[in-house]
Amino acid sequence: MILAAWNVNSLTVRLPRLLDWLAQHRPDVLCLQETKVPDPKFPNAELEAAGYTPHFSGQKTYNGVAILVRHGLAASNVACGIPGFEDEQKRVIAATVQDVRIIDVYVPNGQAVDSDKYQYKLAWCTAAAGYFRDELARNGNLAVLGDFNVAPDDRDVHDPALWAGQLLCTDAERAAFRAFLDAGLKDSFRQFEQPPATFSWWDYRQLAFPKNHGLRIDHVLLSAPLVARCAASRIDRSARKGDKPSDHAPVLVELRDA
DNA sequence: ATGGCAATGTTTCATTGA
Repeated sequence: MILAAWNVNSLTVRLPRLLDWLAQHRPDVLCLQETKVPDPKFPNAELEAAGYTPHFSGQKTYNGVAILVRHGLAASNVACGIPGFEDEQKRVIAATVQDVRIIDVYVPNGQAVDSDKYQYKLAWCTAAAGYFRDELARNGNLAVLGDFNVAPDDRDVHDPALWAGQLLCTDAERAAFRAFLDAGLKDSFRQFEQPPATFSWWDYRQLAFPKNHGLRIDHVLLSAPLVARCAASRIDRSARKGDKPSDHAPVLVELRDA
Protein backbone atom coordinates (compact mmCIF):
# COMPACT_ATOMS: atom_id res chain seq x y z
CA MET A 1 0.00 0.00 0.00
CA ILE A 2 1.42 3.35 -1.06
CA LEU A 3 0.43 6.38 1.01
CA ALA A 4 1.47 9.91 0.07
CA ALA A 5 1.05 13.50 1.17
CA TRP A 6 1.42 16.65 -0.89
CA ASN A 7 0.85 20.32 -0.19
CA VAL A 8 -0.29 21.41 -3.65
CA ASN A 9 -0.64 25.16 -2.92
CA SER A 10 -3.94 25.53 -4.81
CA LEU A 11 -5.59 22.43 -6.23
CA THR A 12 -7.08 24.53 -9.02
CA VAL A 13 -3.69 25.68 -10.27
CA ARG A 14 -1.99 22.35 -9.64
CA LEU A 15 -4.63 20.00 -11.06
CA PRO A 16 -2.80 19.24 -14.34
CA ARG A 17 0.41 18.44 -12.46
CA LEU A 18 -1.51 16.44 -9.87
CA LEU A 19 -3.16 14.31 -12.55
CA ASP A 20 0.22 13.65 -14.14
CA TRP A 21 1.70 12.70 -10.80
CA LEU A 22 -1.18 10.34 -9.97
CA ALA A 23 -0.80 8.63 -13.34
CA GLN A 24 2.91 8.21 -12.76
CA HIS A 25 2.87 7.01 -9.14
CA ARG A 26 -0.60 5.47 -8.66
CA PRO A 27 -0.58 5.81 -4.85
CA ASP A 28 -3.37 4.02 -3.02
CA VAL A 29 -4.02 7.10 -0.90
CA LEU A 30 -2.93 10.70 -1.45
CA CYS A 31 -3.46 13.34 1.22
CA LEU A 32 -3.56 16.90 -0.11
CA GLN A 33 -3.07 20.16 1.78
CA GLU A 34 -3.73 23.76 0.82
CA THR A 35 -6.35 22.88 -1.76
CA LYS A 36 -7.77 26.41 -1.36
CA VAL A 37 -11.04 25.38 -2.97
CA PRO A 38 -14.56 25.46 -1.49
CA ASP A 39 -16.29 22.07 -1.49
CA PRO A 40 -18.83 22.99 -4.21
CA LYS A 41 -15.95 23.80 -6.55
CA PHE A 42 -13.88 20.68 -5.83
CA PRO A 43 -12.75 19.00 -9.10
CA ASN A 44 -14.57 15.75 -8.43
CA ALA A 45 -15.06 14.66 -12.01
CA GLU A 46 -11.43 15.10 -13.02
CA LEU A 47 -10.20 13.03 -10.09
CA GLU A 48 -12.80 10.31 -10.57
CA ALA A 49 -11.77 10.14 -14.22
CA ALA A 50 -8.19 9.72 -13.03
CA GLY A 51 -9.26 6.73 -10.94
CA TYR A 52 -9.57 8.34 -7.50
CA THR A 53 -12.44 9.03 -5.15
CA PRO A 54 -11.89 12.29 -3.27
CA HIS A 55 -12.98 13.12 0.26
CA PHE A 56 -12.46 16.77 1.08
CA SER A 57 -12.91 19.64 3.46
CA GLY A 58 -12.13 22.97 1.89
CA GLN A 59 -12.68 26.69 1.99
CA LYS A 60 -12.03 29.73 -0.15
CA THR A 61 -8.48 31.14 -0.45
CA TYR A 62 -6.78 29.36 2.44
CA ASN A 63 -6.22 25.90 3.87
CA GLY A 64 -8.29 22.97 2.66
CA VAL A 65 -7.46 19.25 2.81
CA ALA A 66 -8.47 16.20 0.79
CA ILE A 67 -7.89 12.46 0.84
CA LEU A 68 -7.85 10.79 -2.58
CA VAL A 69 -8.51 7.04 -2.53
CA ARG A 70 -7.68 4.91 -5.52
CA HIS A 71 -10.63 3.14 -7.16
CA GLY A 72 -10.92 -0.39 -5.88
CA LEU A 73 -10.34 0.69 -2.29
CA ALA A 74 -13.04 1.99 0.02
CA ALA A 75 -12.83 4.76 2.58
CA SER A 76 -14.92 4.58 5.73
CA ASN A 77 -15.49 6.75 8.80
CA VAL A 78 -14.53 9.98 7.07
CA ALA A 79 -14.29 12.76 9.66
CA CYS A 80 -13.24 16.41 9.49
CA GLY A 81 -11.51 18.59 12.06
CA ILE A 82 -10.23 17.83 15.54
CA PRO A 83 -13.04 16.71 17.87
CA GLY A 84 -13.54 19.21 20.69
CA PHE A 85 -11.37 21.88 19.03
CA GLU A 86 -13.45 24.62 17.48
CA ASP A 87 -11.78 25.83 14.30
CA GLU A 88 -13.11 27.67 11.27
CA GLN A 89 -10.01 26.66 9.32
CA LYS A 90 -10.21 23.46 7.30
CA ARG A 91 -7.02 21.66 8.25
CA VAL A 92 -7.87 18.06 9.11
CA ILE A 93 -9.64 15.15 7.43
CA ALA A 94 -9.47 11.49 8.38
CA ALA A 95 -10.56 8.24 6.77
CA THR A 96 -10.04 4.51 7.21
CA VAL A 97 -8.72 2.65 4.16
CA GLN A 98 -8.36 -1.10 4.46
CA ASP A 99 -6.96 -1.60 7.96
CA VAL A 100 -5.26 1.79 8.22
CA ARG A 101 -6.62 4.90 9.92
CA ILE A 102 -5.36 7.91 7.98
CA ILE A 103 -5.31 11.48 9.25
CA ASP A 104 -4.43 14.25 6.79
CA VAL A 105 -3.19 17.43 8.51
CA TYR A 106 -2.28 20.94 7.48
CA VAL A 107 -0.63 22.33 10.60
CA PRO A 108 -0.88 26.14 10.91
CA ASN A 109 2.10 28.05 9.62
CA GLY A 110 2.35 30.44 12.56
CA GLN A 111 3.35 33.47 10.45
CA ALA A 112 5.70 35.06 13.01
CA VAL A 113 7.05 33.91 16.35
CA ASP A 114 5.52 36.86 18.23
CA SER A 115 2.11 36.65 16.53
CA ASP A 116 -1.34 35.44 17.55
CA LYS A 117 -1.09 32.95 14.70
CA TYR A 118 1.95 31.38 16.36
CA GLN A 119 -0.02 30.93 19.57
CA TYR A 120 -2.86 29.43 17.53
CA LYS A 121 -0.35 27.04 15.94
CA LEU A 122 0.88 25.81 19.33
CA ALA A 123 -2.66 25.44 20.71
CA TRP A 124 -3.70 23.63 17.54
CA CYS A 125 -0.77 21.21 17.92
CA THR A 126 -1.69 20.47 21.52
CA ALA A 127 -5.23 19.59 20.44
CA ALA A 128 -3.91 17.54 17.52
CA ALA A 129 -1.61 15.49 19.75
CA GLY A 130 -4.60 14.56 21.91
CA TYR A 131 -6.57 13.63 18.82
CA PHE A 132 -3.78 11.38 17.54
CA ARG A 133 -3.60 9.67 20.93
CA ASP A 134 -7.37 9.07 20.95
CA GLU A 135 -7.39 7.75 17.39
CA LEU A 136 -4.48 5.44 18.16
CA ALA A 137 -6.44 3.98 21.07
CA ARG A 138 -9.26 3.17 18.62
CA ASN A 139 -7.09 1.80 15.80
CA GLY A 140 -3.48 0.78 16.33
CA ASN A 141 -2.72 1.18 12.63
CA LEU A 142 -2.50 4.96 12.46
CA ALA A 143 -0.81 7.09 9.80
CA VAL A 144 -0.72 10.88 10.11
CA LEU A 145 0.36 12.57 6.90
CA GLY A 146 0.69 16.15 5.80
CA ASP A 147 2.33 19.52 6.07
CA PHE A 148 3.46 19.88 9.68
CA ASN A 149 5.15 23.26 9.25
CA VAL A 150 7.94 22.12 11.56
CA ALA A 151 11.49 21.10 10.68
CA PRO A 152 12.01 18.50 13.43
CA ASP A 153 15.75 18.97 13.81
CA ASP A 154 18.78 20.59 12.23
CA ARG A 155 19.21 17.80 9.69
CA ASP A 156 15.96 19.04 8.22
CA VAL A 157 17.27 22.56 7.58
CA HIS A 158 19.64 23.63 4.80
CA ASP A 159 21.30 26.25 7.01
CA PRO A 160 20.62 25.57 10.68
CA ALA A 161 22.50 28.66 11.86
CA LEU A 162 20.42 30.90 9.62
CA TRP A 163 17.18 29.27 10.76
CA ALA A 164 17.99 28.97 14.47
CA GLY A 165 15.01 30.24 16.44
CA GLN A 166 13.12 31.15 13.27
CA LEU A 167 9.55 30.15 12.54
CA LEU A 168 9.31 26.40 11.74
CA CYS A 169 12.45 25.73 13.79
CA THR A 170 11.71 27.15 17.26
CA ASP A 171 12.07 25.05 20.38
CA ALA A 172 8.34 25.27 21.05
CA GLU A 173 7.43 24.06 17.56
CA ARG A 174 9.93 21.22 17.76
CA ALA A 175 8.55 20.29 21.19
CA ALA A 176 5.07 20.24 19.64
CA PHE A 177 6.34 17.88 16.95
CA ARG A 178 7.94 15.62 19.58
CA ALA A 179 4.59 15.55 21.38
CA PHE A 180 3.12 13.99 18.22
CA LEU A 181 5.77 11.29 18.45
CA ASP A 182 5.11 10.88 22.17
CA ALA A 183 1.48 10.16 21.31
CA GLY A 184 2.77 6.90 19.80
CA LEU A 185 4.06 7.79 16.34
CA LYS A 186 7.37 7.69 14.51
CA ASP A 187 8.75 9.85 11.71
CA SER A 188 8.76 7.30 8.87
CA PHE A 189 11.48 9.18 6.99
CA ARG A 190 13.97 8.65 9.82
CA GLN A 191 13.36 4.91 9.95
CA PHE A 192 15.60 4.63 6.89
CA GLU A 193 19.00 5.85 5.85
CA GLN A 194 18.45 9.00 3.81
CA PRO A 195 20.58 11.21 1.61
CA PRO A 196 21.77 14.27 3.54
CA ALA A 197 20.03 17.55 2.78
CA THR A 198 16.74 15.98 1.77
CA PHE A 199 13.94 18.53 2.01
CA SER A 200 10.24 18.82 1.16
CA TRP A 201 9.82 22.57 0.75
CA TRP A 202 11.83 25.24 -1.05
CA ASP A 203 10.98 28.93 -1.21
CA TYR A 204 9.91 30.16 -4.64
CA ARG A 205 12.40 33.02 -4.27
CA GLN A 206 16.17 33.30 -4.49
CA LEU A 207 16.62 30.17 -6.63
CA ALA A 208 16.07 28.21 -3.45
CA PHE A 209 15.25 24.94 -5.21
CA PRO A 210 18.26 24.82 -7.57
CA LYS A 211 20.46 25.70 -4.61
CA ASN A 212 18.64 23.11 -2.47
CA HIS A 213 17.93 25.75 0.17
CA GLY A 214 15.04 23.83 1.66
CA LEU A 215 13.38 22.54 4.79
CA ARG A 216 11.81 19.18 5.58
CA ILE A 217 8.43 20.13 6.98
CA ASP A 218 6.14 17.56 5.31
CA HIS A 219 5.99 14.25 7.10
CA VAL A 220 4.40 10.83 7.37
CA LEU A 221 4.10 9.66 10.98
CA LEU A 222 3.33 6.00 11.63
CA SER A 223 2.28 4.00 14.68
CA ALA A 224 4.51 1.10 15.72
CA PRO A 225 2.56 -1.64 13.86
CA LEU A 226 2.81 0.40 10.65
CA VAL A 227 6.49 1.16 11.18
CA ALA A 228 6.98 -2.59 11.27
CA ARG A 229 5.28 -2.82 7.86
CA CYS A 230 6.99 0.21 6.33
CA ALA A 231 9.31 -0.72 3.46
CA ALA A 232 10.24 2.77 2.32
CA SER A 233 9.75 6.48 3.02
CA ARG A 234 10.95 9.11 0.61
CA ILE A 235 10.40 12.57 -0.81
CA ASP A 236 9.80 12.98 -4.55
CA ARG A 237 11.83 16.11 -5.20
CA SER A 238 11.33 15.74 -8.95
CA ALA A 239 7.77 17.05 -8.41
CA ARG A 240 9.30 20.43 -7.51
CA LYS A 241 10.87 20.76 -10.97
CA GLY A 242 9.46 22.29 -14.14
CA ASP A 243 6.69 24.77 -14.81
CA LYS A 244 4.35 25.98 -12.10
CA PRO A 245 5.37 23.58 -9.36
CA SER A 246 4.00 23.65 -5.84
CA ASP A 247 6.66 24.89 -3.43
CA HIS A 248 6.29 21.52 -1.65
CA ALA A 249 7.29 18.06 -2.87
CA PRO A 250 5.25 14.93 -2.05
CA VAL A 251 6.24 12.44 0.65
CA LEU A 252 5.55 8.75 -0.01
CA VAL A 253 5.58 5.65 2.15
CA GLU A 254 5.22 2.02 1.16
CA LEU A 255 3.51 -0.35 3.60
CA ARG A 256 3.70 -4.10 3.28
CA ASP A 257 0.45 -6.04 3.65
CA ALA A 258 -0.39 -7.08 7.21
C1' DA B 1 19.85 46.04 5.42
C1' DT B 2 16.21 44.22 2.48
C1' DG B 3 13.65 41.56 -0.68
C1' DG B 4 13.63 38.59 -4.01
C1' DC B 5 7.90 34.28 -5.67
C1' DA B 6 3.25 32.57 -6.11
C1' DA B 7 -1.80 32.38 -5.26
C1' DT B 8 -5.95 34.66 -3.98
C1' DG B 9 -9.52 38.11 -3.77
C1' DT B 10 -10.22 42.42 -1.16
C1' DT B 11 -7.59 42.76 -7.88
C1' DT B 12 -3.84 47.03 -10.51
C1' DC B 13 -2.43 46.23 -4.31
C1' DA B 14 -2.75 43.69 0.31
C1' DT B 15 -2.42 39.46 2.55
C1' DT B 16 -0.55 35.07 3.35
C1' DG B 17 2.50 31.46 3.04
C1' DA B 18 7.13 29.22 4.94
